[in-house]
Amino acid sequence: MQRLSVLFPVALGCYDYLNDNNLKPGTFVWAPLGRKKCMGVVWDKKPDEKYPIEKLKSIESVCPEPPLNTQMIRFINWVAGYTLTPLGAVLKMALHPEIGKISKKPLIFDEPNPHFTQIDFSPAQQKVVNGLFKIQGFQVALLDGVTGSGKTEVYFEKTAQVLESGHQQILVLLPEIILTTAWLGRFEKRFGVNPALWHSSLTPNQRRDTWEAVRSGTVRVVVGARSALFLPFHNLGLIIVDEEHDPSFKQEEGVLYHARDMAIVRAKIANCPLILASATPSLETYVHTQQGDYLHFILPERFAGATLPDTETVDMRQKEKGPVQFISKDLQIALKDRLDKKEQSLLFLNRRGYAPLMLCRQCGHRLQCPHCSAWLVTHKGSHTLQCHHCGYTLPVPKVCPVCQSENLVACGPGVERVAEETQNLFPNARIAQITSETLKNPKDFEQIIQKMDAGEIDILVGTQILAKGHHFANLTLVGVIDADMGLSGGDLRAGERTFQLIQQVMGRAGREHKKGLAVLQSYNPENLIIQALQKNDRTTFLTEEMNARKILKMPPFGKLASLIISGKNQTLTYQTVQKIVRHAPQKPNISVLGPVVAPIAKLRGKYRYRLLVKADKSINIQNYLHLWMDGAIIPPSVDVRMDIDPYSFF
DNA sequence: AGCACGCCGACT
DNA sequence: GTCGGCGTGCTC
Repeated sequence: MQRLSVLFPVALGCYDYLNDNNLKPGTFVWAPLGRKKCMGVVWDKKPDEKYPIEKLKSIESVCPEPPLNTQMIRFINWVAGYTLTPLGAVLKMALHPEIGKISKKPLIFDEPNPHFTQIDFSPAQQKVVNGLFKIQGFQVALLDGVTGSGKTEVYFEKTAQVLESGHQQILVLLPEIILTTAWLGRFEKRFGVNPALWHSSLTPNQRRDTWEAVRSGTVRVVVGARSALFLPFHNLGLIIVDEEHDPSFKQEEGVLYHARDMAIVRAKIANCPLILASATPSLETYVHTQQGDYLHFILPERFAGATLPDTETVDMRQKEKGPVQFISKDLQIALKDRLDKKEQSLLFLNRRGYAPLMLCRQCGHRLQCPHCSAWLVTHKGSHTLQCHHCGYTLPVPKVCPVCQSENLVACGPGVERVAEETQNLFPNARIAQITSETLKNPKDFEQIIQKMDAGEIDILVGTQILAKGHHFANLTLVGVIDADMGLSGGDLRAGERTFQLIQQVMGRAGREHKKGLAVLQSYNPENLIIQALQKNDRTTFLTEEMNARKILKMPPFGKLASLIISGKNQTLTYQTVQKIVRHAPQKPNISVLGPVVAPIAKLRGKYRYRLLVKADKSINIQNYLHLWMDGAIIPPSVDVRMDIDPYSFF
C-alpha cells in the first residue's frame, strides 16, 4: 500500500490516503472525506509518514479524467502560498462543479483565423507590432497608449502570431466582462469568429464545455474575467491583461488575489510572454518599466488623426451662491453648446442612486443601515433607501423614524439627481442613465450603444462603468461632476485611482475627428492630481506619486499586508485584536500599524478592526504572517482575514 | 466549505 | 416534551 496526498476543492490542505499503487500528481480520484465521498486530486506533496497508518482511509477509485497538468499544480501551489489561502480553496477556483460529467451536446468552438483581415498600421503602431513579434518565452511588456491609440489591434497582431505558430493558446483578461460586446466585435472583425468566453454568469454546461475544451487544447483563444486565469490551459502561449490598471482585477472576496500579478506568475510558469495594456498604467507596472524589468511600448497618438480632448477645470468654491446646483454654469454652457450642435455629452459621477444621505431637518437624525456603519442611499427610481455595502433595502419613509416629522431631506448628489437636474435645465434633452443597476447584462449595454450611435441620446449620465465603455463617435463633451470625490479618505491608492479613472472618462470625448472637451468640477483645483489631469501631464503625476511612495516605503517600494479582524461580538472581537497585536513578533524592517477601527466599523452585522503590516521589499511577509498567526489563539466566532497587497482599505 | 453535535429558547 | 437556531469542532 502506498501513501498519497490528496487535495479536495474545499478550504482545506492536503490529506493522506492509501492506495494499492502509486498515482501521479494531478490524477483525479474519489476518496472518503468526513461522512462524504469527494472528488479530489492527487497532489505533489510528500505524505506525512508520521501520521498513524491505521487512521488513513483508502482511495475509493481513480477517475478517468485526464490529470491536471504540472503547470496548474505549480500555479495553484504558488497562489495559495502567496495569498495565504488554504490550497483546496485555490484548487476549487481551478475546477468546475460539473467535473466528471459528460457533455451531451458539447459546444463547438471556432478556430480563429490569423489571416482573416489585414490591418493597415501607422508607422508608430507597426514599430510596436514588430517589437512584440520579437518576444519569445517569458517576458512582460507594457503596451502603453492613450485611449483610442489602437492598443487592441496591436496586441491582436501578437495574438495572430501565436495562433499561427502552432497549437499554443492565448488568454485575454478583461476587467468587466459586461462591457466586452465592442471588444468581441473587434475580435470577430480581425479573426472571423468569436473567442471562447469565461465569466461568472456562464451556465453550468457552458462552463464545463469551455473548461474541457481549454484543457484539451481545442480552444485557442479565451477571453475572460480574472477567474479565467485558473483555467487548465493545455499549452499557454500568450497572456494579455487589458486595462491592467483596473482595480476590479483585485478579487476582494474569498481568495484575495490580484489577477494582473497572478497572471505574471502564470506566464512565468508557462514560459510565455505577457502583455499588459493600458492608457493609464498602474504605478506598480510603471516602476517595473523604469527599472527595466518590463519592456515598454508606447503608442503616442490617437488613431486616424483624432486628438485628445481639451480640459477645463471649474473651481466650485466660487459657485456656491444661490440654490444648490451640481452642474456649474460653465458646464451648463458647454452642455447647451453640444445640444445646439447635435453632439453628445457624458456626465460622470461615481455615486449610484439619488442622494448619499437622508437627513431629518427637525431632529437631525440620519438614516443608517442597521447592519453596517453606513448611510442609506436614496434611490428615487425604485423609491427605496439602500445600503450599498450589504444590500439592505427599505421603502423611502414618509416621516422621520425618530421624531415622526415630515422634514426628511436627501443630501448630496448621486447619478439620478444629476440626471434630474440636467433634465430640469434642458427639458428637451434626451437623457439616459448608466450604472451597475441599469446594466444587468450585456444586452442592456448594447441597447445604450445602439441608441447613442443612432443619436437617440443627447446626454449620458453615469458611474465609473462608463469609464471603460465604448467608442462613441459623436460624443464631444465629458463633465466630471465631482473630480475630488475619490481623493478623500487617506487611502494609499486614492490619488492613483482618481487619476486613472478620470483620465479614462475624459478619454471618452472626441474619439473621432471632432475635438473633445473635458470639464472637471473641483473644490480643490490646486490639488496635484487635478492639476495633472488639467494639463494632461501623466509623467509629472507618476513621478510625484512614485517619489512619495519611495519616501514612505509604500508599494511598490515596500510590501503591505492588511489584517481585518471581524466578529459579531464587539467586545470579544476587540479583545482578540489586542491579543493578536501583543503577540506580533518583533522583526527588523517590519512594522505593525494599528489596530484601528476599520473605516466601515460595522459591516453586515460584524464589527471590524484593521491592522496593517508594512515591510521592507526584501522581507518575506508571508513567512512573517505564518510565524505570527501560528501561535495565535483566535476564537472561532472571530474572523481574521489576511490580504496581501491590499487595494481596498474599508 | 460542509456536516454533525450539543446547548438553549419557543411552541404544540 | 420536541423542534430548530447557531456556536463549535472536525475532516487523512
